[in-house]
Amino acid sequence: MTIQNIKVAVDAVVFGYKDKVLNILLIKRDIEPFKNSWALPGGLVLENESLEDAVERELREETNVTVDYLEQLYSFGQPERDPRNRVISITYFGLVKPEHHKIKADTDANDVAWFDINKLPELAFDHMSILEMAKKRLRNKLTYEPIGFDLLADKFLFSDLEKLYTTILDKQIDRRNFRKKILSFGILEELQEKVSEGRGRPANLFKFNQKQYFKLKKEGFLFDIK
Amino acid sequence: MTIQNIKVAVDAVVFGYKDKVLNILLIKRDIEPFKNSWALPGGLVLENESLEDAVERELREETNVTVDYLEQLYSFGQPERDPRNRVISITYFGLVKPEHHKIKADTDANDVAWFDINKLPELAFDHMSILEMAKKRLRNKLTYEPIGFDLLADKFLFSDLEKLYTTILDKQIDRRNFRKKILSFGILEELQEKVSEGRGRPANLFKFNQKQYFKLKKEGFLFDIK
DNA sequence: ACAAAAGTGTTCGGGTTACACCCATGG
DNA sequence: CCATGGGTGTAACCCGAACACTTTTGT
Repeated sequence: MTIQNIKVAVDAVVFGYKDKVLNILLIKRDIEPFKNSWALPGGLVLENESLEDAVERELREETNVTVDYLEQLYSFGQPERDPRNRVISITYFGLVKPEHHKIKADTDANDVAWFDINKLPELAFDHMSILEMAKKRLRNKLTYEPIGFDLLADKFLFSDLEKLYTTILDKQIDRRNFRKKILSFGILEELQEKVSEGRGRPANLFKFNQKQYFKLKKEGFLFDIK
Repeated sequence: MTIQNIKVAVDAVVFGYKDKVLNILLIKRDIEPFKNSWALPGGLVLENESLEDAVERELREETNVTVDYLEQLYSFGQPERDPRNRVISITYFGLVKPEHHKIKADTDANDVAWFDINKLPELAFDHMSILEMAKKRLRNKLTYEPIGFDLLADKFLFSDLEKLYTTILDKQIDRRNFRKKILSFGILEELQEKVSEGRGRPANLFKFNQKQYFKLKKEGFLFDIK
């Protein structure tokens, strides 16, 4: 039996939502293999850091983005997934609020970018299948945990929330039932601020009350949007 | 930056269900660290095998068990989780039908055993938290995928299925509603065999029709037991 | 006054829940 | 004939789905 020599990397699928479009954060590789291809941000784990620390460090170094939500996605370990050495990748799933969409300074911003999820380039390695899994996780999780709020600004309109759901779940939602249901959860704070989005009646701003959600969750409440 | 030297292991939480009790498969370690402690089966991944292959190999070597269901659980990578070197563990979640409960030949069976989930010894490393996560996964998944059948014999009684659910979910179920609901799914085959379990009226045997389930699933059917 | 988006209430139906008695067998 | 577990139907209730008009603002 030979000595094991497998490298451990982390990669992150980071979603953002801006201008009614779901985006994903990519970097352009500047070394082989897949030089000049777009890829998920990530890299090798350092000897003494946790996996989460590694993801956050790589995101900071490569993109300057800090995520608002992060969870482990899946570990990919096919022997041939990296053409050179054996590298297993522990992948993470991240969400970023619009407030934190700013990526690296414009000077070298050409190697980091937000891509519309529907206009993606080819991706390096097996990153496309990682992304596919992340999309599934996002769609799924959106229905049973209030993670959508980590893609919206702190203060948001109900129509934003609704549009987020229809965009990501790719199906129509009855506005009245949706609002009724979400409000009945009692996890939103209705602010006394109105915003007029160009034309039409000005809309109320809302805020997600995370404390309240955790409290209700502990009591057995289940967030659930079909 | 030093060269990365992190070892990659796989570990498996394998559940069995026998005599109305949920069991888990453990091995007794024969080397340090944690020599003579009980631990999850697992070990280092070989250079050229996939993660799944590694789990299945370790299970075969250490326990002689082949699982009927296997999926990735989570990856644990805290730097201090192994007191010696840095080892990250990619953990798997497995289920075994009673037909396959046989473990290694009795000669060395003292280092492999099924443990009642409610009468566990101390476990090595962070294996107890891995197990906790696996229990959650089991409980959860039982409600939205028909994995319970991978813990039952091919032919089973309705009361077995019901008991499995009440045991693992730790709550009562109305027998009539449960039966009505599961039968309405149309994924069980009612066999024309009856079994008399000691006293009482003989009960009918059923079989899970996996093909039918996959077909229905493709058409949008959702398995769902509260 | 018109266009655009926000806000709101009621009805209907299907599915889940609650619930109790008879049946077939072994001892 | 008694104990044990197996098998079955109905009524009440609740929640989700469907559905349209009024309000507020900008132009």
